[in-house]
Amino acid sequence: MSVTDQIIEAGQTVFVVDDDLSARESLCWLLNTEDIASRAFASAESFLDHWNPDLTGCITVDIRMPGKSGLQLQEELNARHNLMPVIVLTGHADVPVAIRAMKLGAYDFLEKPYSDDELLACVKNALALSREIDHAEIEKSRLARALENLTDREREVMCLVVEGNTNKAIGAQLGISEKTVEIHRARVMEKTAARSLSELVRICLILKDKI
Amino acid sequence: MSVTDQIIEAGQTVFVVDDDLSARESLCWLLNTEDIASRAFASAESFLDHWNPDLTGCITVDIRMPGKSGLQLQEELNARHNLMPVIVLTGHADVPVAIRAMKLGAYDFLEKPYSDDELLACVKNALALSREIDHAEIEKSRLARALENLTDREREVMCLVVEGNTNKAIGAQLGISEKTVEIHRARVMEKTAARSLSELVRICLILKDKI
DNA sequence: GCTGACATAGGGGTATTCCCTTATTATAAT
DNA sequence: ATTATAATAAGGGAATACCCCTATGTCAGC
Repeated sequence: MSVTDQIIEAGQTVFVVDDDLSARESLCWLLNTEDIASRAFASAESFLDHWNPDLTGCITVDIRMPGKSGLQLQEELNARHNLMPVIVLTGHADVPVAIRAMKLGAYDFLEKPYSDDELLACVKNALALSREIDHAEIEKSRLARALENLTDREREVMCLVVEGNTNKAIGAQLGISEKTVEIHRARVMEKTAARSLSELVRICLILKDKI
Repeated sequence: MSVTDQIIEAGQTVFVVDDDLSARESLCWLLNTEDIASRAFASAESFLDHWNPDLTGCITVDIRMPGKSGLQLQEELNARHNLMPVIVLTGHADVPVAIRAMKLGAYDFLEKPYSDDELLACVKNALALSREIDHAEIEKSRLARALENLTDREREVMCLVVEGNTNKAIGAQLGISEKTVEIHRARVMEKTAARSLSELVRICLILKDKI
């Protein structure tokens, strides 16, 4: 299967950030020939105004732009926990800038002039990655919503259950009866839709940073 | 805490790979002034001969060398699943090479001439990272050894237990009695030293790629 | 004052796990 | 041949988990 056979997911968009009008136009035109949706922005600031956590796809940025540079845009996107891959496209690159861009998490770094094939392959790979990230993220937020519906006590009991404690031990530790622990535990299983202890442990490991 | 206060772990060594003798000597001397052990190699090949999975520390490589280049060394180290951070040091860098080095997983990329402070900070951070990687890896291999002692049947039962099945369901699925499942399950807990189901689930998730 | 959500707890029953013992069969190593 | 290991199975009992029911007290919001 060649890279051009990859499926572009509905909703995926390439966000083109470049101060040069002709660069934006030619890039969007190229993407359009491959049925890839795109949207152009003339500055980092205008893209940041449009950005929100639910966007899906990838981003191409030029480094040298009036106002915020491409690197500053990367920094701001990282601060906002952006999940879309960022492809840096630039005609005026030196090594330190390229390294900084990569250390800021750039998905790839292409120097102008690049070939159409090179860019399309890069974008399609980035979109494929974005799709994977999105699927993982959707699952994660679904689980996170479930955990938010837990009461404080339920969350407390859940943590102790996942650590391997028995209901008796949890009751003793919290100073409540084993019966009450049973009830909280049942509610946790119900609210998280976990069908077994193993599933609950996996859920807690996936969301360990959010509990 | 400044970067110079970081603890260098016993056994950690900086492996200096550079075809230029004076570059090797000056780098090793600099590291020595900071009580960092180092070992020099004049070529990628000679370092690869010395390399083994148990080395700990970090690696500095020059790009342009007779024989295998620094990038080819990175590729070979990746193929061997090297865990030590690789710092690329070079005087003849262009953007494509820098990007390739970073995409090959370089920890950092410094252009000659670099300042002593810059290099030392980079090396010390790399050593700190190496220490973390090593600790995680030691734990992982300890668990992996435990799993290798399991019989095929025990491993099979373990997977079904971790998936959330009851002994009864596992017995039905494997066509054996619930009693036998009980025994395999008990042996799994004993051999893995897991004190609860939650712990077993965590062990399996850590080693999910090795089962 | 009433309602709803939450935490608390007990009775009673069933399912499941966990731990002890004993026992047979097959296979591989010595 | 003998020994060791692995897989199989059963009986019995204690501990635990899971499910049904009822019930009380608190506290926030209407």
